[in-house]
Amino acid sequence: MATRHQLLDAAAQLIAEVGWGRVTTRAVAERAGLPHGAVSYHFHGKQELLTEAAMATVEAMFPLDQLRSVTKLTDLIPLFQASISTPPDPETIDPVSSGVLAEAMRECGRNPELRGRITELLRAYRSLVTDLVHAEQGRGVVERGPDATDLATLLIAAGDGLLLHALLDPQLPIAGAAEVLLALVHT
Amino acid sequence: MATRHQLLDAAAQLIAEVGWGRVTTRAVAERAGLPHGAVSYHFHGKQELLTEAAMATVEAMFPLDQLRSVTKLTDLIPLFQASISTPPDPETIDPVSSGVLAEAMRECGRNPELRGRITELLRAYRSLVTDLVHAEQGRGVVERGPDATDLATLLIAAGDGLLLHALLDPQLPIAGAAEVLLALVHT
Amino acid sequence: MATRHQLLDAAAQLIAEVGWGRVTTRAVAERAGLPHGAVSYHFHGKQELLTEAAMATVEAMFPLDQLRSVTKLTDLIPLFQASISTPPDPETIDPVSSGVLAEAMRECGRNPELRGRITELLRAYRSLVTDLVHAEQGRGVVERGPDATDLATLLIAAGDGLLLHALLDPQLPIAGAAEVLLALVHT
Amino acid sequence: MATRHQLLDAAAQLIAEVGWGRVTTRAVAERAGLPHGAVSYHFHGKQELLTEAAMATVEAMFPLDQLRSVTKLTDLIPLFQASISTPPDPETIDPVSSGVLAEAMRECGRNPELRGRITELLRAYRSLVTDLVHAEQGRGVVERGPDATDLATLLIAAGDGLLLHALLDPQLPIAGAAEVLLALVHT
DNA sequence: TATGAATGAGTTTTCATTCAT
DNA sequence: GATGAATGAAAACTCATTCAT
Repeated sequence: MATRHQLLDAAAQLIAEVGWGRVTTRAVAERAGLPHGAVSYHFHGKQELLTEAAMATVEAMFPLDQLRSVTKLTDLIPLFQASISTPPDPETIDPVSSGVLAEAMRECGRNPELRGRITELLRAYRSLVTDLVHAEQGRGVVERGPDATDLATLLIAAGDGLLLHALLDPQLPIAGAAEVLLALVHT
Repeated sequence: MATRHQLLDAAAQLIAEVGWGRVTTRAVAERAGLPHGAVSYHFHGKQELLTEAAMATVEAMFPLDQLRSVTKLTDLIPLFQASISTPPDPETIDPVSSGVLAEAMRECGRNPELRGRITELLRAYRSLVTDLVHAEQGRGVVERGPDATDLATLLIAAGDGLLLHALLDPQLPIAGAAEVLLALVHT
Repeated sequence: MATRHQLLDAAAQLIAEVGWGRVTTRAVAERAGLPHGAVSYHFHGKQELLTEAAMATVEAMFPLDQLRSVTKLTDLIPLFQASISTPPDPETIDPVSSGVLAEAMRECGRNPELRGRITELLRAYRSLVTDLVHAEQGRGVVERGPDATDLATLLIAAGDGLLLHALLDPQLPIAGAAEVLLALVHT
Repeated sequence: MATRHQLLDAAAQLIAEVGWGRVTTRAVAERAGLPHGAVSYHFHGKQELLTEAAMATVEAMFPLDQLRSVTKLTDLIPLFQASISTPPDPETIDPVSSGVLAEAMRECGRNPELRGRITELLRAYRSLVTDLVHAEQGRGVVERGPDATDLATLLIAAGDGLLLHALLDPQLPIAGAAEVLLALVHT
């Protein structure tokens, strides 16, 4: 249903713009160019609308299917970058997806449904990266000292942290920091 | 003014608990055990109350004065840990301070006053850590390859990222990841 | 929309009764026998509600359409009387319409929207009366000495002034004064 | 007491500026450059403060003592003009005194104390003008046809009406209309 | 299936008044 | 005599949800 999709899109934009707790159903309908009644008609309530919108956005940021075919740690970068950048320029961070991610991570503590789905997704992602690190350590490309799980946790957390800081201070150059991390990790 | 302080405390707790956009002045007053009118009397409005509460909390997390006396990179860890952990157990992350930090970082995009104060604080912190990294590189304790600014940016972002993930999934062991980061950085 | 109309009616009554600045949306809703939310639903805010209510009342007091068919100055009297009196008795001044007029004239200084609409209406009315005076002077029915514009201004201002005084002191006999004015004007 | 006087002055200004119903005690104290507590200390409540302020202003507009020495109707004009104009330019209408008069006349309907004092003042004024008209009619200066009381009522009401219209539309030339009235009245 | 008018609970803010100092 | 911190009642406004059409 196109209507449903338009509402989810509008809701994701507004979560990023005004913050989860201040999104109103009226604003979502208006942004989507749809009548206000459409929200209640397609979703059980505001909570459901926002949860679905956030999950759709976050899932697009961690495309597990595509990640499964990655074999080199450095190949993660372009994939992740593509999912958080605005199409024409891969250097610009898309404020909607990164904003929704940050909002959703905070919202987890209050919304069990969302929490379950987000942590499940992140665990799958962490496990995938752990396997990747393990393989690269086996090949001698990545430092063998650190535990693969800890390293994967670090890589993901550092990525999110850089994202958050870039969102806060757009002038902050984070590309250098990301490269430093990869250089440190590789032998 | 004890009243003002009680309101700031209650507001910080609620920002972490329910999220910036859903804190109500009524709830703040109730939590502080004060009449509702006290909020309007002591603050110009909700925005001011929340901004002051968030800044007081975040400033306590980055105690620049104490940081100036630090000379070794590893000495940062206990200081940071102390500022974000609940007093009895330094291993537990205080959900209030870390929650407020996460909320404030998101709120920056909509609140210029907050944005100015937070970015100023983080820039001072980043500059301080950069100097520390530089000194440690001179002493040969830290890898000389990476640019000191990028390394400092990475360290802070990784710290915040780990904090955020720990907040999201309390069972996630982040201590190991933090140690891995330091081990990679040191020669 | 019957609801909207009921609110406008109730608002006009309350403007006259308690004064513009002390009308509350709650009281308007209650007077109209409607829920409180109806006010915000049908109007953008209190200001808009009161402005619309006042304009509807004042426009009914100066029925320009009907005035255009008037040819004799004395025919103005019954028309004006009809628009400000309570239906059964044409001698009694309706406290609502005259009260709203007085309140609206005062409010103009603080409400540019209202000011524009009221002054436009009064200018149209003044111009219409000026034409009428001019015609009557040509016919020799009205004193030819005074300037038609000044005379029209005087007639209207005197009418409003008598209205205001009658409102203040209901026992004051103003009918005699009104007749005196017309007698002086006519040759 | 100078303090009391300063409060009355400030209150009169604010009545004219924001309207009777929207004057706040805080604003009065601030305008007077006095502490907020001074209001409660010098007056029994807001109602008393505003009533006293309005009466002091209105009484200054109708200086009965000076009026008693007037013998010619035309001598009323400069006296009235002086009491409602701003000192340097007798042509400009003082928005404070005329605004307070208009507000007070409307407020009478809700404030019995004020109503008593205002109607008493206006009746005294009307009686004085009636006597004046009677004398002038005896001297043959004023048209003998109309009843003196009705003529006095008309004169006062027309004056107030012109004042009100000038307040509403400052560009409206009312001097001509006033002269026309006097010309009509005189033989 | 789809709409938008209607509702009322809940939010922020204002403010006269009280009262301890 | 004088002050201003404190209070709570009441105001305007927002908004998710319901429901008749």
